[in-house]
Amino acid sequence: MHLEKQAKKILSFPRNQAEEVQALQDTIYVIGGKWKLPIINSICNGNKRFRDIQRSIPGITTRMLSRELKEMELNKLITRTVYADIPVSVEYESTDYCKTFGPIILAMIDWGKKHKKKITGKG
Amino acid sequence: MHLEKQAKKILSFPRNQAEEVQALQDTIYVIGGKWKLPIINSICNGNKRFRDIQRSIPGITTRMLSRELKEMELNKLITRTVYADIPVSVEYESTDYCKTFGPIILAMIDWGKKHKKKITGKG
DNA sequence: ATACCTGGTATACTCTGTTATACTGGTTAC
DNA sequence: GTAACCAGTATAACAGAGTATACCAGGTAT
Repeated sequence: MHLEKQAKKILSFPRNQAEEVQALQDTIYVIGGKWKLPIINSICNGNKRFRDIQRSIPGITTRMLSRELKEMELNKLITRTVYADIPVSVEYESTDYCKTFGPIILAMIDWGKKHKKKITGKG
Repeated sequence: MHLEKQAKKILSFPRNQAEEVQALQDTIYVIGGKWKLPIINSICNGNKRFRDIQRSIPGITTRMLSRELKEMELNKLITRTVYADIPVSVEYESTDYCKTFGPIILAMIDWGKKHKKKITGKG
């Protein structure tokens, strides 16, 4: 019983499983929270202006949007460009790095739609 | 200028974009937080026992695991079965519904691995 | 008898993500 | 002149996600 248990204990958690958990948690760390993915999605869909992005994400406050945009700029997910027009205009754009989240976002949108079908209509 | 602006305001946010944001936020609502996806991943990878799941997710406390498992059982993501062995044993298993998160988890693991390569080695 | 295993619960605390509300400073429209 | 738009900042407060630590009741191995 003892050796069996020890063997099981070691085998029950093979190396690549630990690696996968780590990778998963890294990703959650970067795009976690209520707003990051919606913001990425909005910008990738062509919204560039602060108020346009805000309007495209129901419920977000200027404070949260401002904070998240700053953090995402620091993390090189987006670029912020100020144009010296009159009045001054500001444009946010997604970087190539940001676009690597595409598959995740699509998978989540897909899940959300199916989930809704399941709940509301007959999926 | 005025009509143009109004038109832009309406057109800048087509129906399906709002739908996508909603779907995205629904998904985030269900699997959001630090631990749900790692737990789902662990159980889907064959871990059934409380302590095995806990060991497979570095850093999680018994309190958080207990809470999340309860919530996930309520939401029909997992089943909890008590076996009247001596001593009593408990097994958690993922439902088919839970397995629909597969594509999201895989996409996130994939992103996490590539992200690590980018940071550590030359990707 | 001592130490460790199982599957958790209890208590207390921190932290920060999130909300609410108001405000700034400049521009444009009516 | 007043109301609305832009791109935000300031301040305060809250709720709950997450942490830390200890503990319980049973069983098992030496």
